[in-house]
Amino acid sequence: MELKDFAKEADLLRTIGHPIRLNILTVLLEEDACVKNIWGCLDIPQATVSQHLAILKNKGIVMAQREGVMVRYSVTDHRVGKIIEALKGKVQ
Amino acid sequence: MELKDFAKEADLLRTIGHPIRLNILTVLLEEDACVKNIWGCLDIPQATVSQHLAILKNKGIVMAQREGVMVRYSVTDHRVGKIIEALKGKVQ
DNA sequence: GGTTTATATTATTATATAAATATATTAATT
DNA sequence: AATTAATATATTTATATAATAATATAAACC
Repeated sequence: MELKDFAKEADLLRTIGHPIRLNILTVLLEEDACVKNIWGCLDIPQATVSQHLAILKNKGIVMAQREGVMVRYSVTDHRVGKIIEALKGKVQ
Repeated sequence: MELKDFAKEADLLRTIGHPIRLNILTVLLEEDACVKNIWGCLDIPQATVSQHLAILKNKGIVMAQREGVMVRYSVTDHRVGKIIEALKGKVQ
């Protein structure tokens, strides 16, 4: 067994491993949304939502498309859905 | 959509989201091992391996059983295998 | 009981991440 | 062009995590 370079995988896990980001991603996995949607339905300050979305976007986990005044966000990394699904499993 | 408490899930992801810990877990998922095994096959300093195993143990992700001079480690959280499996998928 | 092997702990230092608040940008509307 | 709505960025302060090195414990064997 060789030491593998799990740098990117570790980075993905640490990036999505934040309570607010998991909430945001759960919303986005159901359907694309803009900052106001997320902010409204999760009751998190707008700046906080934008900050976390910026982090997710920089890591290539979500993408943003401007549509007039709004910016539509969607999940681009397909592993995220699987990981969140796996999290729901029982521990033992 | 309500704000869910993803504290524990986030904690799990952040804990396993470290290159060395992903390597250690990958080894342990193949078969249980003691510190020396891991240290030997991954070529990581002993103290580093012990430290990371301690972190994983404190979070309940692995367990330790002493067997004479050795301590046998094994993965107890079944979600870990699924998550590592999910990580192997293509991004797009 | 001393030595070796296996593992654990502690301390130090550096770096990364967090939340909160305030302010800035961008596009549509009047 | 001024206003409003939507989103982004910057700053500050606090806290968490990392790697490394040194040292400590615990069991087995002579």
